[in-house]
Amino acid sequence: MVPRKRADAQRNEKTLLDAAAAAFVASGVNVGVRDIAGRAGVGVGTIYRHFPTRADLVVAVYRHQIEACAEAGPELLAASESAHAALASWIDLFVDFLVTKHGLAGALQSDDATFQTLHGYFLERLLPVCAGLLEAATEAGEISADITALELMRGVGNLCIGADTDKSYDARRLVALLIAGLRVRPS
Amino acid sequence: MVPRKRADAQRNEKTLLDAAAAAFVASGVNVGVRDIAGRAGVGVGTIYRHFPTRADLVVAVYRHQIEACAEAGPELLAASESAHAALASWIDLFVDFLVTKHGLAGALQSDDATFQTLHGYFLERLLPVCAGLLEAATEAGEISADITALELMRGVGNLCIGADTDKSYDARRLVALLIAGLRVRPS
DNA sequence: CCAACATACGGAACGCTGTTCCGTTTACCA
DNA sequence: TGGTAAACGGAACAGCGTTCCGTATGTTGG
Repeated sequence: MVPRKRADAQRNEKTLLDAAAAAFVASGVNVGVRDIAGRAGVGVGTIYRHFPTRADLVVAVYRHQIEACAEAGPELLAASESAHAALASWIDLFVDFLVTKHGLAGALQSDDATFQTLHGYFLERLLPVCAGLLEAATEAGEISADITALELMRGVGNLCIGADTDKSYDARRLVALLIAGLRVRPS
Repeated sequence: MVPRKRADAQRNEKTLLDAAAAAFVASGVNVGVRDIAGRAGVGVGTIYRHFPTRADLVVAVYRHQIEACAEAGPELLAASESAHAALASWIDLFVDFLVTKHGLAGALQSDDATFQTLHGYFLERLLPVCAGLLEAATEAGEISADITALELMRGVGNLCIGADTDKSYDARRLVALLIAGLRVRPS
């Protein structure tokens, strides 16, 4: 069947994840591979063996947080007063995640082929959650319907770009404005 | 005084601007220098002599359009029914400019040191215009005041990122939502 | 018209990336 | 404990932006 992985390989994978996480915090998700390799005390070849693309490494580092964000969607919908409030809360979670990850928002929207997989993973995991919340809010008549979950997530992701390096730019406020613009006007 | 530039240098500068403009359209503002040099039929050294940084080249190529956008601000304010309408129209102009320039929006927000000058030029030229429109709309009581011109422009610029490569993403619609969110709610 | 001088040009060379590749080492198991 | 396959390290490669200098060319004073 599947032969168990060698012990040193398992160890190195964990070491690499830790090193990459530290490097991402220190220098952003675009940090050089030699930097990560140095932190982990391995050669660059070892990185590519475990994580063939940059996207694989990023996903591996942040998988838990992404999962947590995805699972929070239905929970918020069940616990919130209104669907719109649930949507707003969930977007808050998403924004919090993005702005604390140096350069991640930028990588997500990059048209670089290396990051297509990353973009794909985020969409696959989070888009259905966002779509569910959006649909609930639409059915409740709380927002105008002329936006797709994809556009909403792209817009929010875009607004988070650079929010970590420029303290005079508050992505949360702008995202809040966007969500406010979504809401149906009391006429 | 200032000795006149050599005739061939003048010719090359114009050739380079045309070649760069064509290359930007074809491959985005991050197109390789060798590509631009090839189109212009010059060596790469010639590019750096005329335009020491990438930002200088980009600004030179788009200067006219940026100026036009800047000058349109006061004109729109004078011609529009309301200050809010003028602001919306001006933002439309800005968005139109950005989304039609392959990768320019991304470069504007990039934290790459090469583009700091570019960012600076845009802000220097357009920020006062945006601030004027925003202030007029605020004084007219048409928008809530808790956003700065800088944040608004950054937000709008961010929303334009990637709008040229993904046809399922409509930056204009999202920007419109943002502007709508700015408006004071009829209570 | 023609030196001689300053200016500008071309592209090789450099340093820095990400990525690949292969000789060597290491863990596993019979 | 020896043999085998898996994994490792880092040199080597390719492709970028950038610099530099030997060569070519426009300009100008005699």
